Amino acid sequence: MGRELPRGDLPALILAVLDDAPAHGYAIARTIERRSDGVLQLREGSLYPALRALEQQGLVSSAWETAGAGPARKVYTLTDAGRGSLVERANDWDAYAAAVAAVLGKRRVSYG
Amino acid sequence: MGRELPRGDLPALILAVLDDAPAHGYAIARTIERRSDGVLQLREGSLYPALRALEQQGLVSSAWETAGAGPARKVYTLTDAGRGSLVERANDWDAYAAAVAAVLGKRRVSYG
DNA sequence: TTGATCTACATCCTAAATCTATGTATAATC
DNA sequence: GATTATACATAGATTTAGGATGTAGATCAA
Repeated sequence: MGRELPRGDLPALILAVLDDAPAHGYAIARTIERRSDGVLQLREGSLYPALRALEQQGLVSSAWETAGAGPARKVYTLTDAGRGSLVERANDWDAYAAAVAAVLGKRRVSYG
Repeated sequence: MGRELPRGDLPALILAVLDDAPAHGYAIARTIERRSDGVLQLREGSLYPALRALEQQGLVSSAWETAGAGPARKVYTLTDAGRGSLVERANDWDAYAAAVAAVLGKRRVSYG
C-alpha cells in the first residue's frame, strides 16, 4: 500500500487540501492519505520542502500556532493566488489523465 | 501544447503502444503524441534511455531493420513479460488516477 | 548543388522532485 | 520510563525526464 507520487502532482494535492480549510503540515499529509484511501503517501522529506516552495511562490501563507497541546504547529492558508493556481493545476491534471488514458487504452485486470 | 511527463508513467505508455504492434522508437513517440492529441510529448533524451531500460528488464525485445528507405530502424516488440507488466502498470495507473481525483475533488474550470 | 526538412538513433549533462535517513521536541499511553 | 503519535526540519541520494548536441540517409525546393 502506498504508491510513490509521480513528480509534479504534489503541490496540487496540498493546495486542494488547503482549499477546504487551513491546516498544518502533518494534518495535510494525513488528509491526503485518508482521502486517497492510503494510496497516496507523503513523507516529511517531500512535504516540508513542498510547503516551503508553495509559500515562496505566494500560493500559501503560514503562521505559527503556539497555543494548545503538543508541539508548535505551522498552519498554512491558501492565498488568492493559490486558489487560482489550484484551478489551473486541477484542469491540467484532467487533461493529463485523459491523455494517459487515451494512450493506455482499455487494458485492465481482465486483459486478454 | 505538450506537457512534461510526471516521472514513472513513460514506460507504461511505451508498452501500451507496443501492445498493438511492434514499432521503432521514432514511431512510438509519434503514436503517443497522436493518441494523446499532442498533450504528451516525448523527446529523444527520454525515449531512447527508456527503451534501453525496458529491454534490459526483458519487457521488450529489439531487432534492426535495415531494409527499406531511410536510416536503419530498431524495431521493438513486446515480450510476454512486457505484456504482464503493462497490465500491472495500467491497473496501477487507474488506482493512482482515482486517488488523485479523490484528493483534488471537483475543482475544475467552473470553480466557485 | 546547395540547403532545408523530415526521419531515425544515440549520448552526455543537467535539473527537478521525491524518498531515505536522521534529528529535535512535546504529549499521551502503556 | 519506554513506546507511540504528533510535529517540524534538513542533508543526501536516487530516479527520471528534458535540453543540447551529433551522426546520417532521404526527399524536395530553389
